[in-house]
Amino acid sequence: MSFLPLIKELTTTYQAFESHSTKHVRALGLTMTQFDIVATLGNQPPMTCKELGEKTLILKGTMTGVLERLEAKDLIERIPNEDDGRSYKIGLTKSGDKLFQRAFPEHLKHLGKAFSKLSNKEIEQAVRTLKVVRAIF
Amino acid sequence: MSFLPLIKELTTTYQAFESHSTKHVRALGLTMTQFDIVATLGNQPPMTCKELGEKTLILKGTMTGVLERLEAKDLIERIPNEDDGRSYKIGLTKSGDKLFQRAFPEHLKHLGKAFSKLSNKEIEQAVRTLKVVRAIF
DNA sequence: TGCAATTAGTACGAGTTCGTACTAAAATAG
DNA sequence: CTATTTTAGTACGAACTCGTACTAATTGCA
Repeated sequence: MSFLPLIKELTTTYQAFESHSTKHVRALGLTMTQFDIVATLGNQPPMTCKELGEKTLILKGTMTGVLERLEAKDLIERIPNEDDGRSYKIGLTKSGDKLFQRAFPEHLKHLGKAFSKLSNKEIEQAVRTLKVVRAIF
Repeated sequence: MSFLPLIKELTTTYQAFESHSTKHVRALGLTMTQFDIVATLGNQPPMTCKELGEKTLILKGTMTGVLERLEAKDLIERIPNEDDGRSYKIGLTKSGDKLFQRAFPEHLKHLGKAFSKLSNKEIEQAVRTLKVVRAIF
């Protein structure tokens, strides 16, 4: 049973990070999932739904709705895929790119402010430790 | 920017745990949220919606629907609160308790199997490290 | 070449999460 | 003791997540 505190701490820590991150993203007018998509497409050539799903861990069933809403906001556009008639390539529109160029560095800065309280040594230690924990699953 | 690997690792590790845990709970016929409620009520005197929310971090707006579904499955019941006419006390029904007595130890065993790959020393180290990270938010 | 199996994306329903608004009961202030 | 404020829970809408089923295009095999 000695692992229960670890579960609790892992959950609490992740939720604290998630909440910190979410608050800032919502202030930009996006949900976390929408930001995830925009950040993944930023400074990248257009990619398919499938590629987007692999990079963001959003399932294709979820993806449809998220892309619809981003398209409605004119942040992304679908380009027919010449190589494969079944799929589209998805890229940022001009205003999507504009949002990305503004929001992404801003979000990194927001996160960096919190993480600056950790030394490089502490960060490295945390990464090493988490890798050990992840390996058990 | 040296903190990006930490974010990635924290997210990945949490998701790996979540996925491992969820798979088992769903096999019991419950969602994670429903299991959370049942586990919180197990071996405890009935409590109000508010108390449940504080212990599980489920917001009251979410709670209504979750409790409805658990009530429909006859796993929980609402008892009028004598001390406060605005609220109910919520407790496990007989079949809810039966499920708890079976499912909870089983779930701990399932988790324990993964965590047994870690030494006590590693677990303590991980808890210490996560506490440092959590403290920055 | 022609049909089967795979793959990309959509459709849809149940469940969750969040935020805001609302109702009713209780606590508090004057 | 009444009026205001706080509190408990519900109602409801938007968005996300998952799972399953479906359509259309492509690939692979025979």
